[in-house]
Amino acid sequence: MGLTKTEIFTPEQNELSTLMKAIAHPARIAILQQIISANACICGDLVEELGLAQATISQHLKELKNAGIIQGTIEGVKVCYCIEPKTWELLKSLLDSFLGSYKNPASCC
Amino acid sequence: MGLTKTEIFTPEQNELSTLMKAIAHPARIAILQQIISANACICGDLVEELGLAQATISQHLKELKNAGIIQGTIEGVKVCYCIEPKTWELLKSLLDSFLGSYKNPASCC
DNA sequence: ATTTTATATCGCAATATTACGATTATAATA
DNA sequence: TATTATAATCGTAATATTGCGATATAAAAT
Repeated sequence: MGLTKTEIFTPEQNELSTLMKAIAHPARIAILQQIISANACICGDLVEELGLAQATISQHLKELKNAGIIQGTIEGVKVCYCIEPKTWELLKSLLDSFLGSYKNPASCC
Repeated sequence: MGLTKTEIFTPEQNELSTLMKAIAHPARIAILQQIISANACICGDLVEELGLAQATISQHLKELKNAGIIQGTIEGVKVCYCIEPKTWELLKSLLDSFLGSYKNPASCC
């Protein structure tokens, strides 16, 4: 096996898990934090900021882009990455309703 | 390689990614939703609810338990699972500050 | 046109994840 | 005590992820 059974779950469950999976890596969290704190966007500074090889950073950026979380614009030789607002909002609302669906229980097991 | 370089990241980045990773699977999202909607807790009903083998469900439950997201109590032959409020709150606040750190930009690339 | 700079992709090795059947452990029941 | 019900663990196969060196691509500068 080794293959997630996507068919048996709802689109929402699959979508949320895909988005979370894209973020659920310390390097990608660090990349996103950098992109956010650099306000507008950055490029290959990430390779220096984090201690990872250029190929590795590029691969992580690709995954974030595939998930629709970031967006890259070519600026001459460099590529400028920034957050994709729509996906970010989507993730926020999906997570909000998921995490918010749990109300501290009166009693449990 | 194939081994995440945990050392080069902050504890927060590692913690958040660990928690998200534990949740970032449609089966585990479904399991958590079941646990939440069953209000108190459930046990092996999950095997019937979702269309996965008993061993698979048990493994997912173990991962959620290892991450500290759920808690299991033995009740005779059955085991009752429920949300671990502290971890849930932690995740909520970590995600809140992470997702909230991005403010829709005036301009980007 | 050649060189330089920045980024993407390829190919690979190590490790992790996913799913499941089979088996084991444990507690309740007969 | 033997049986039954429930859940955990073992072992295994298939696939995915992580990280990197090497190479390719593309735009800018010389």
